[in-house]
Amino acid sequence: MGLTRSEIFTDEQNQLSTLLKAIAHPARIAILQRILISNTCICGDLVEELGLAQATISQHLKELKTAGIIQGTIEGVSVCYCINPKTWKLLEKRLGTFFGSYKGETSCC
Amino acid sequence: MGLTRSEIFTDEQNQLSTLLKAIAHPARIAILQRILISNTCICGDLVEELGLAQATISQHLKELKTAGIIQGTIEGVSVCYCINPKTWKLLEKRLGTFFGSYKGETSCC
DNA sequence: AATACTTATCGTAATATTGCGATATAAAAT
DNA sequence: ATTTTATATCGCAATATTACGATAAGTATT
Repeated sequence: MGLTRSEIFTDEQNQLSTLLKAIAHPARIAILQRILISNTCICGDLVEELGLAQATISQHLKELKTAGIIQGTIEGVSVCYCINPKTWKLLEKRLGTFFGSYKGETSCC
Repeated sequence: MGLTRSEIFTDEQNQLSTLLKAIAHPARIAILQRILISNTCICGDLVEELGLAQATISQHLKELKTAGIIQGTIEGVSVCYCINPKTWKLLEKRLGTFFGSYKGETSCC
């Protein structure tokens, strides 16, 4: 026990939940919002602006990167992060389908 | 440590992450998809269809309910669950804004 | 009232997440 | 080559999540 039983769900359900889990943390939402504003973002800026330890920020960035939501390029001594367009659009589309399939409040309990 | 530092984030960031966390599990995605299809859903059906123990399904339903994503009404001996329209639309809108604020792949790293 | 049926809650074990100090790694500047 | 600067990784403690058996609680039927 204590382990999500992924094998009983579809690949789509597992994928969607993995992507959502990567975003479902206030620090990671803040990081993404910061990237979305300036299109690009250097790790050090986040450490200053968010008020979390450098190790913590680095860990959150890694999670977003592992999930494929952002990508990082080494730029001299620092690392430049930005949105991974492919995953971003995929997730946007999946969520659109998911939320859009709600038929409204008819015959609800 | 080991505790999310909510106090350093905005209410919006905390709220969004809470809602996303509620959805970010394959079982809960499956539950929501099932509700979305038939507009309504009885707990017992989920137990049969998903292949998780009754206690586990009940716990997932509680999490979705606590987050305000679904609502349940007692219907005789069983409980009828459906989408909470208000939260659903709020989350849909917030996610739309979030994902829509991506400006595209220009000058990415 | 006793039984059947459905859902919720409790308790618990296994695993995952969060945060951070310390330290490693790697490139740039001196 | 040494020092500075920026990021990643390790190790750990605190907390959270996941799953489920057992059992409680509540309604319906007999």
